[in-house]
Amino acid sequence: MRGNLFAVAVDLVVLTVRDGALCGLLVQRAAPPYAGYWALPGGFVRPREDLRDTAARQLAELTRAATGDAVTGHLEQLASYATPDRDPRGRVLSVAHLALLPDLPEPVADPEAAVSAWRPIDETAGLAFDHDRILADGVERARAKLEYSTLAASFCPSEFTISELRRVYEAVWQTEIDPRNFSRKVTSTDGFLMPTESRAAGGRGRPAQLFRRGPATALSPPLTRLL
Amino acid sequence: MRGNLFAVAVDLVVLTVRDGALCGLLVQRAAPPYAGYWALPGGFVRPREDLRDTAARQLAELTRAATGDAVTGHLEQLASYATPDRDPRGRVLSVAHLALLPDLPEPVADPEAAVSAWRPIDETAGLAFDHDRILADGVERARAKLEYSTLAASFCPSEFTISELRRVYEAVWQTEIDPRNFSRKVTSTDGFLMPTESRAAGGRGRPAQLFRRGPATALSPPLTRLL
DNA sequence: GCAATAGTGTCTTTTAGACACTATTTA
DNA sequence: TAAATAGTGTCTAAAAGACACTATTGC
Repeated sequence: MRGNLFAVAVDLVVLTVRDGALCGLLVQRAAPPYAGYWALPGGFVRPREDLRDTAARQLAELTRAATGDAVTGHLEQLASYATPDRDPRGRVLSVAHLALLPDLPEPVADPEAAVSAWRPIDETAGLAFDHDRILADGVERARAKLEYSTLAASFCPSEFTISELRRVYEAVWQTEIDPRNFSRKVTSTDGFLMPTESRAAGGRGRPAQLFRRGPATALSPPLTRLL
Repeated sequence: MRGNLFAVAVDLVVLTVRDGALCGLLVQRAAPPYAGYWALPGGFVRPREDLRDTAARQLAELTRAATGDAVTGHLEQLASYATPDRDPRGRVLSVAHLALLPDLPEPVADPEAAVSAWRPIDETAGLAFDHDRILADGVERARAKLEYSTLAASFCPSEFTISELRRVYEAVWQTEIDPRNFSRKVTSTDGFLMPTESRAAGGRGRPAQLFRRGPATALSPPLTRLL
């Protein structure tokens, strides 16, 4: 079958919200090409592995999350990149995936002793390969999807308050949202938020009610992002 | 670089609206595997070709459209498929692309003397490889995008009436839309429709005004699809 | 004339956006 | 007590949806 063979990699755009800023997970490359540069985490697809399995395996390595835990995150295919000279080693096609995670209490681990770090997405310029572009595409996908899906909850822990959810929107969109209108909107969307018995503790004001994610995936009508 | 090399193909989900039905472009395979089966048009990526160029080249071959013509269609990357045994010849990754075209006046050509045909999308079951799945993903992408983008105009010729545009929505969503409310909605969206001096001829009733696509790409607020 | 389609206007209901007010916590 | 955050209610403006009416064509 033709001689045009490709190495196929999966690169991950892993996003979270910490301290009110949308952050991406980066690793520092130890070996050439681009040794010393920051890059998206990723790796090659194994011989009998499907793309999604490759992405899930790499994500698990990065977070060292026991699979038994409640899965609050989100993983989806983003796009593929195969410009002829994007990798000096040869023809490499990268199938980028987008992962949205809650701010992890345990620090993100480095599977192969590589240095990894969360970086605010507006301080990520200068990545290896075409990873600036891939990261920008992932961020834009996330921004768009918050409008018409319940995906913002993927950035929250399994139980969260409406304020936490609102701060996710504010961080991803870099907007301010009226807390009262936001509350009305999300609580009136059927299946978005399931109330729990407990309330948040440790805050400064009145303790807020805690919610879990409901079964709804779509928001209609959508939340409008107005910058 | 590891021995896990892939052949990389681009498959096309080419959609149009004809006679009030959303149709996909299929080709009948001449050679094994799946000889005699209907499949999505596609082919392998050439040695120094980018993915989008492969898709555009194959689309041009299918339509024999002179590149000088006004580009009314739309082409975007859809998703990649690489399940280990999806192709019996070996490990093949397919980067599916989605193309939206107006109903072509000239018949769609067969570049390699292959039989090709437009088929209503609900009569396409039983395609080769995993093409049923890819086609379904493409149709779902198109349905979703009509809601919040001006992409419906890609299904129309360069000049079209509001009725033609409405019939695109009705065919893709399989809904009925009130012509008067639809007209109000699309004409009040800035940059969606640019009026021309001419009017449609040959219809049964009062001749309708012809429009061209405007520069707008997003619809906000979106058109709601209610089945 | 009639049937068919185009185009405009009007009314009602729903939703978004702005913002007042009360409730419950910590310091 | 004040400061901070949670939660509810109210008003207004915009948009959606239903539908009456006029306009212009072919037959």
